[in-house]
Amino acid sequence: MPGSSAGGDTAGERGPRTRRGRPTIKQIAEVAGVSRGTVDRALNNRGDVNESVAARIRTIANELGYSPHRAAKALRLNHDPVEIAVILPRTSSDFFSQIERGVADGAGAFEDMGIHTHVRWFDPSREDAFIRTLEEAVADGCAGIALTGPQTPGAVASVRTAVESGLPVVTTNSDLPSSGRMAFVGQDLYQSGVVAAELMGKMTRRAIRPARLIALTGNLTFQAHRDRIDGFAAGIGRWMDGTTVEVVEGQDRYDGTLSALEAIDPEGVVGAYAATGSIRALLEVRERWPEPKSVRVITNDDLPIVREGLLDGRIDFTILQDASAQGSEPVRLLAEHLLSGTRPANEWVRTPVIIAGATLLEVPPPEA
Amino acid sequence: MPGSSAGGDTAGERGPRTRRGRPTIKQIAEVAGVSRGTVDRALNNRGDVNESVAARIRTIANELGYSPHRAAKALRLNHDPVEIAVILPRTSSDFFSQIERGVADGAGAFEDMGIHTHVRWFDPSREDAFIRTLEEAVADGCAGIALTGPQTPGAVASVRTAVESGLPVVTTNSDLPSSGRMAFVGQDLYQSGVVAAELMGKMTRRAIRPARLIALTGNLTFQAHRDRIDGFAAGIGRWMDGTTVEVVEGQDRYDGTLSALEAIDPEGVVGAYAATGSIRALLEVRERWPEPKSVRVITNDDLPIVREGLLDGRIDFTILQDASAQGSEPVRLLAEHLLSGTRPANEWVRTPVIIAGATLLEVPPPEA
DNA sequence: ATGAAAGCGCTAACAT
DNA sequence: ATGTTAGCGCTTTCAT
Repeated sequence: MPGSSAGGDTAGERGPRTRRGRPTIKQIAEVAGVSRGTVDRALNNRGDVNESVAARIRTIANELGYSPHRAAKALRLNHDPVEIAVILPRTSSDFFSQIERGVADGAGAFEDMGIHTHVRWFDPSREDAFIRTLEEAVADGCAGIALTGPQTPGAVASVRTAVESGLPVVTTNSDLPSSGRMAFVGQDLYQSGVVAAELMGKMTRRAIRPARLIALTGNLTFQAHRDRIDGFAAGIGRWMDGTTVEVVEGQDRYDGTLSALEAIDPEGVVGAYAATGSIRALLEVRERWPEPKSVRVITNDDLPIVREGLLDGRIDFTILQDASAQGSEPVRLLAEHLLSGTRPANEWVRTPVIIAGATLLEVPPPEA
Repeated sequence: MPGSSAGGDTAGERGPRTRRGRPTIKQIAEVAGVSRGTVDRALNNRGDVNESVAARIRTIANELGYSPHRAAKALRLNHDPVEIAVILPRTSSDFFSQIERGVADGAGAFEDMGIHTHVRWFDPSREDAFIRTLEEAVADGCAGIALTGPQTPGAVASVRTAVESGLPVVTTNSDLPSSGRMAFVGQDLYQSGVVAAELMGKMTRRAIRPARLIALTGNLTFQAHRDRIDGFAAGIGRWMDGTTVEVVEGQDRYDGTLSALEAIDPEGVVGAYAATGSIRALLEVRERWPEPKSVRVITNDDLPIVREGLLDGRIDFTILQDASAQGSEPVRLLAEHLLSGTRPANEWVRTPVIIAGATLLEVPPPEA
């Protein structure tokens, strides 16, 4: 049986080139003429190893194409398990609970690998809650962090501090670009706007031209709000002639949205895209327009008001993010990094832009 | 050191309830007063163990809530690795190459777990090619099988034989329901038809009633073809009044589709849904209708002709399956089963119904 | 039928 | 600075 594993004797011989399968630390040690312990220290920068020896070891490891064996590392980790901290804002919508379920999904695969996951919530309305939570996680000795943090200089700075102390950090849902994080997992908001535009365009094609479209958002000074609107405008420009897009800023509040929309002349409006903002206000105002039924509505996310609107036909489609992936992917990336030292090929791991209509309602809400 | 693992002494003491972390085989052995080897044999039905002892061991394992440690099992598997066979039809479209890429993705996570994956292709036009490929895989000693097979009694029978010999089998993309397979990974075709109907309905809303819709398919005697059409008809019934759906069977061939469509009176046709069948024929016939531009078109899958049509506007939307998931999920399910003995909670693992428009084209084709 | 021991690859504690 | 050893949980000879 030439396939059998040949564990025992062989005293080193067994043919010169019989490098069996994946190279191991033991093999590197043999080639370098040092002990396994030294190889381990060299390859993992644990210090206490002569630099020239370390360099030689690294060279050999490279030539052999060494990469650590995840199962072995995992089994060893089981010794004293390690924690991945997940830091999320406690918002009123349940979007982040969906992400939390994704986290649990992703974490399951690594429980037995000695990698545990711990979700820590912070109150986004309190100034430094995020920073404190982050510092707590670091102080508790976590081995990696996935987070959704506020876009403030303070937050960026503390993430940077964590990164510089050697911790792998992955942002999810919204990014902190200059924080040094290893990766960002989230949707391309511009693209989601383009998709909304294509839907809107193809739904309103038979309308009389020139036609008008409303794009509702919170506040264009926020880049994230801008992106969807920009994508929508660009998409409409590409898909339709004789159609104008009017942007309405509602500051994400019900009354602000209401008054801003009431100021609009409904004549010729064939559709409204709620990038962000009060969907309830939009639906109410639309009801008072002369021909509500002929105004198509596209929203974002899977909120109760959206399901309600999809059900009774006031909303046509909603654009979703893959919340589950935004929970599981960061955990996966961090765990893989801890086990094999790998980094994602792209810093930005895009989650899909999902078009959902009323058929969404036939599927039970997230995770049934 | 109360934390240290206490291999030797302790003679049972160390405080009565100090069951550290997850129960291990060693613990079960201690409690049962037998050796680890015996526990292993009992728990894995390897024979050579007194039935009464085995029963007691199983009871204890249950009480302790034992489940095997995946990292440890993986490390051991590394000893003599194990193979998952993936059996796919070699068709002309590249749909199954997309699945193949998904397989590679899924397999990556288990390479280091001593679980390798090997894709075997068969020629779907040859009568018993599938069965032969399956038997080869079994003869080669694979430890689990993911497959897409033909819906023939012979195929079902040989899958059943493999299952009965103790091999875990997962079907993907299309199911073999009564084959005894552990799970099926694939789309809900009926639901995909409903989604197509919702899109079609919302795109043609402003058309004059009564309006007519064409639903193109291959052959209604195939359940898979039927499902999409049924979903489409049901969805149209739900979303639109005064609209009729006419089913056209094109036998999935270009000329058959062409002549069947040419027999149709185009008057009042506002949309066409190509569930299956020759999309090229549909687009050609539509071009000769009096008002091509006012006939909305929805197709399935991501084929070259579909991309072409989306780009120049002859096709509005296409409904996709998540090919990548149909490759990676079966592998994941089988690998998890081999490592921890788990089975999926649901026999049917549904892959999402994805609505894609021209924006799809901005994203590079599968796996760039 | 059962027990004992070795080993998968890696790492931390303990020598030297 | 480097080597040695034990052990993570499981399986598999090889004894008994």
